[in-house]
Amino acid sequence: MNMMDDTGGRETSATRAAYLSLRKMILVGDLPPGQKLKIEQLRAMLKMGASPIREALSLLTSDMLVERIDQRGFRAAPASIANFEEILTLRSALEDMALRQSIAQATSEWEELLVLSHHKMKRLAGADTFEDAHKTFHMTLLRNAESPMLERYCSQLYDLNIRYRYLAAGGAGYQSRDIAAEHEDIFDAAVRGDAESASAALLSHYRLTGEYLTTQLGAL
Amino acid sequence: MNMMDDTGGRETSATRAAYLSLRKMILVGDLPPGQKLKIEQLRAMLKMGASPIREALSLLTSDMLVERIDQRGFRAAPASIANFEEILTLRSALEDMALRQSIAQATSEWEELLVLSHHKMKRLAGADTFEDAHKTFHMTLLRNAESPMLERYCSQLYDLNIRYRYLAAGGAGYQSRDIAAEHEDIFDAAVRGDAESASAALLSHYRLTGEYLTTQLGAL
DNA sequence: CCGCATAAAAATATCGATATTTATTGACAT
DNA sequence: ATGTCAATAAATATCGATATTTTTATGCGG
Repeated sequence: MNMMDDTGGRETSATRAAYLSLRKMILVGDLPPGQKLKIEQLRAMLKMGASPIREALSLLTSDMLVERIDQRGFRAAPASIANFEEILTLRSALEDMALRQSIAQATSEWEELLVLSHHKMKRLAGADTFEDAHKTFHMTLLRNAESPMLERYCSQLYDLNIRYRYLAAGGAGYQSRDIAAEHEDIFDAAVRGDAESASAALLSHYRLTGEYLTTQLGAL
Repeated sequence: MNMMDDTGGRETSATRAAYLSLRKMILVGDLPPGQKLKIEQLRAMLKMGASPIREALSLLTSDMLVERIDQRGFRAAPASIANFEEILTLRSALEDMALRQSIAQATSEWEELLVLSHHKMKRLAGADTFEDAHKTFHMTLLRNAESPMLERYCSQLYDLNIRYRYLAAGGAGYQSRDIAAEHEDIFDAAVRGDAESASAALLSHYRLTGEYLTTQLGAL
């Protein structure tokens, strides 16, 4: 009874399916910060046994999206302004490092990837797949650093950051500034090979987003 | 049949016990890089069911000590010179950041912790508990940055680094330079509040260790 | 002798059932 | 009321047994 091996929308293992679902739910706030994640409850929700769920939760620990307390189960990672600012600081430092390295080792291949990802992001403005394209663009900027661990950290921090975006946006997702122009600045400087400007533009991009979000985060 | 609640050498849950055992085994090289970690095999070795082992392995993923490939099990993280150098670079950057922040926010409380941890480390030179004291000293240097995530990253990188130390030391653990003096330099500058010197001493400490290890790592 | 399909073996992933532990409730004495 | 203790309920952690998948071994034309 082969399940028609769908290479497209596959859910190979139950663990992976649970991992992806839970991750998304935590990122977008369906599972709010600090919430207890009871196995039974999730078991019912995801229609699978306890094992894959426990395993998925354990894996989500890596991403700092889930906390595990021995003998006391799992909970969605807590959120706070201090934590948000920590993420912002670390992200700025690490992405700065990665971006400079990327540019220092620039190749035409990489430039092409960059052009492509930037184009796709622009084209998807407004679409619900924009978020993915946006992350891809940012990660492409860093990918050329050829530093897998650094890349992983940055990816992690990116996700943690957009989590706060969802938390802040009680609905109002619009911002007054021109995000597209900011991306353009980073992009232009990067393909131009101007590390200094690219880094400055990137950091300013993050600082602005950070300030905006901080004001929105009255709660917590 | 209460197991006399040993607050000292407790092994609360099987998962935790497995986590600690496996972690240690990977760090010291009992489970060499790239080695397939078969559940049955570990199950026999640790005398417990498969569930806690799987969970421990999933948790070790966070520490980048274990890799998980969907449907294909777990393996000890691979090792390479490139990876070692990446660790060194990241570690230098992150610890530099943390140390400067620590010093910038210095309190007498922190200084006392520093004095204490430094003293303990010196006293334990040669003992088998030295490694722990050494890590405590280094982490105490950074703890005052009050940045949990940064601390976590540094701790991770520290562990990954000493793993390479074990890998390099086919037995010859001795080095010609005066490690104690290097620690003294870092320590002195830190309590003096001299961030510039402290950072320089720390980075030099890592650079030297790095160079030493790189030469030793002919294999891989 | 070399692929290539296929059968057999091994290992992973997952389930359902329990044992253990933690959290909750309610009675009782202070 | 309040704090303690036992009894109960709930949840976690763990086991042993299968189903699934991957890997290894086997045999058979080309």
